[in-house]
Amino acid sequence: MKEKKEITIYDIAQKLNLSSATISRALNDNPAINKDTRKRVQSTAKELGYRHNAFASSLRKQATHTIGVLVHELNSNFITSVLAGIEKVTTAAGFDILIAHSSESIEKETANASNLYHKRVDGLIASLSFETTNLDHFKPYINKGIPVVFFDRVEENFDSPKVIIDNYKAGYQATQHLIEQGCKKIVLVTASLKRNVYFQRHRGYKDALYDNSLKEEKVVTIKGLNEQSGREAALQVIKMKPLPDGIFVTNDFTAAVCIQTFKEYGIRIPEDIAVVGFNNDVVSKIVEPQLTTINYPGMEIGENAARSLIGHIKGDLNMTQIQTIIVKSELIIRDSSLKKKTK
Amino acid sequence: MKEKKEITIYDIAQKLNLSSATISRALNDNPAINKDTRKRVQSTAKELGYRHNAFASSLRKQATHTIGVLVHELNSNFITSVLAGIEKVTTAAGFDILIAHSSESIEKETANASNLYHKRVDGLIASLSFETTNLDHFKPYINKGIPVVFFDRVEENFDSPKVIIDNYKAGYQATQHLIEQGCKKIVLVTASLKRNVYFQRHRGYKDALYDNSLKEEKVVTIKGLNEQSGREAALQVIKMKPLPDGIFVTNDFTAAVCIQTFKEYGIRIPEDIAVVGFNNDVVSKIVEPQLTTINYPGMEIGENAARSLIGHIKGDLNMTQIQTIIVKSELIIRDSSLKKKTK
DNA sequence: GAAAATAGTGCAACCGATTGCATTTTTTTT
DNA sequence: AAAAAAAATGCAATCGGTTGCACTATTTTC
Repeated sequence: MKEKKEITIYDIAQKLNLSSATISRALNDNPAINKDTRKRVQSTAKELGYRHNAFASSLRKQATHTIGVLVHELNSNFITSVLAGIEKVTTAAGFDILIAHSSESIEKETANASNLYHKRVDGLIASLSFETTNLDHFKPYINKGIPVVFFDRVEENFDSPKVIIDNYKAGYQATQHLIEQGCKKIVLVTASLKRNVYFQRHRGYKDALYDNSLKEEKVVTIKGLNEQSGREAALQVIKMKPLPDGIFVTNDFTAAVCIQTFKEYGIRIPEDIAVVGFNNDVVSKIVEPQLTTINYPGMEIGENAARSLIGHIKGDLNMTQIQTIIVKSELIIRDSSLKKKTK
Repeated sequence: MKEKKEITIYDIAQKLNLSSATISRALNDNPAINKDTRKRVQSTAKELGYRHNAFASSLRKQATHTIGVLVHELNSNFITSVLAGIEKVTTAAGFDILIAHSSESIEKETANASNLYHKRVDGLIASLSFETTNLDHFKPYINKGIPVVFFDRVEENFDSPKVIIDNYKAGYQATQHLIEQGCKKIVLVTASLKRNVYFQRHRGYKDALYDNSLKEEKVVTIKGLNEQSGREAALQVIKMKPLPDGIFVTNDFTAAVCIQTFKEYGIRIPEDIAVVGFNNDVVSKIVEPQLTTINYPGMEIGENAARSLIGHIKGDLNMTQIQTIIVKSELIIRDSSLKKKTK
């Protein structure tokens, strides 16, 4: 009962006394085929339990109708929203997606890029790992004309479409907000400045300070987005003399860990230190006090990336003109930064 | 420069004056091929930029070396750990994985199951959505002899291997712990009792109460694992008269939202209400007070599920005998439940 | 009513890797 | 040095769907 023979178009053809070509066309709703024939074929297919053989099809058509998605991590709200956005668009367009994640490791990123390449995805959507600066592993795609769209973590001088937010502006806003709350010594806690997103947020931070005649502080760099890194960062801040009165943490989870650590040391939030995070992750509403943060609309990022990629795959000229899509982000003010109760 | 012709084994064959059969064997490290020839073929393949055509191969071999992973959601710590565990094992065994998530929707689950089936995965690892009780969408797999392994959210009377924890025991432990902390009125906040995991935890909860001569309270049921559901649950608890002195929430994020809501209403944790969660998610350490919870070892679940599945695919008899694997879980005590300071 | 246009189907050659079996080459045995 | 055994390679069919082109049947046009 298991191991039943697989039904093919030839079986359908035989049963209906038609050629396999007709079956193939009928199943693909080819208008050249008579409507009645089409109906008959499709119902017979269902009846026999036929399943389309994607290999045979891809082999012949030289296209997989599959899009690769290469992300740096899976375990964040932001990324899952992006995936949801991508899925929404790709599903509607009849593409399947293959998800791979690199755990912030350049080795895994390279391996995944290569793997998806060999799987012959029709296009790729990618967000780079922390330290990726060399994009050679995407060269095979470019050389073969397979479109690649980057989002969030991108390499700015690499000539591929990108979907991002204005990280500079977001960094500026976050810092400006802290300044407006009366902060004089604002420390930036961030991941590797090699990565565009952190680099730009840093620039925004610096310029906001400069424009308000405040001086820059030593940047605290974290190695990862896990709990331990967050704790280490917080401890570094605590050791500073004098204690900063504001910190801008470029990641909500890290910010939450910082707040928690500060509290353990008797530092009050926001009275002693005001905190602004980044991403509007779910933790930003769990931590106490709730975290002021930058809303990073993952769903829209994903939708735009997918739309752009599909446009490129289909050679849509409107799309191929666009190099960079900037999605709107915004500051969400909560208690962690509100020194001045504007109530 | 783009659109270069794809290199095939025939190109390599021609260049080396060999047959395509030899090339194919050489690339697959077939021992029948002379070692030197093998080396020559492999280096020529690299040189020419050959890439293996998985479609042609799968078409011929009738096997994809791909495993489908169907999860209810992506955005939890637990699930990403499971994925990491699966990935570890499958990668080592040379299988690729296809991830699909159903967002707790039975429709999407059905669609995904069907999609992965048509993609001809060699096996499937799945965790069911909230309300899935009808498993007909897995029938095609069973009928065709494609192994399916369930984890976490399973259907107990469905005859397929399962990897789970002892949810009954965990529920009992959590409740027993609250009782030991002096709680007399313990409320259970949980998702649909139709789902095995919640059903078993509920049983454990009930039995612990019974064994301690406490009476059962009305169960608060949440509709989803999002913030809003958590809030609604907390408000229901708050309305209870008298107020419970302990709650067992079968999901950490929901527990965190509850704690937060309680605090807004001036309810002290754990003094007024002691709280125990479930999963040991990262939020359990962010929320204040930190959450007592059940550690649910995702990585191990994933590894076991993958190992079991691959065993079934390969027809390994040791594996095909095993019906259910129960992985160890444990209670982690933190401040949210510690009424008695045992310091 | 014949010619032309249109609709509907079929033929057969792909796509590229795999593999049972046959054949050739090399090595070992006697 | 011939026979036997072992090693290396080749032949050719196969997996199943797609598609350019050819062909037949039906409609339309004049």
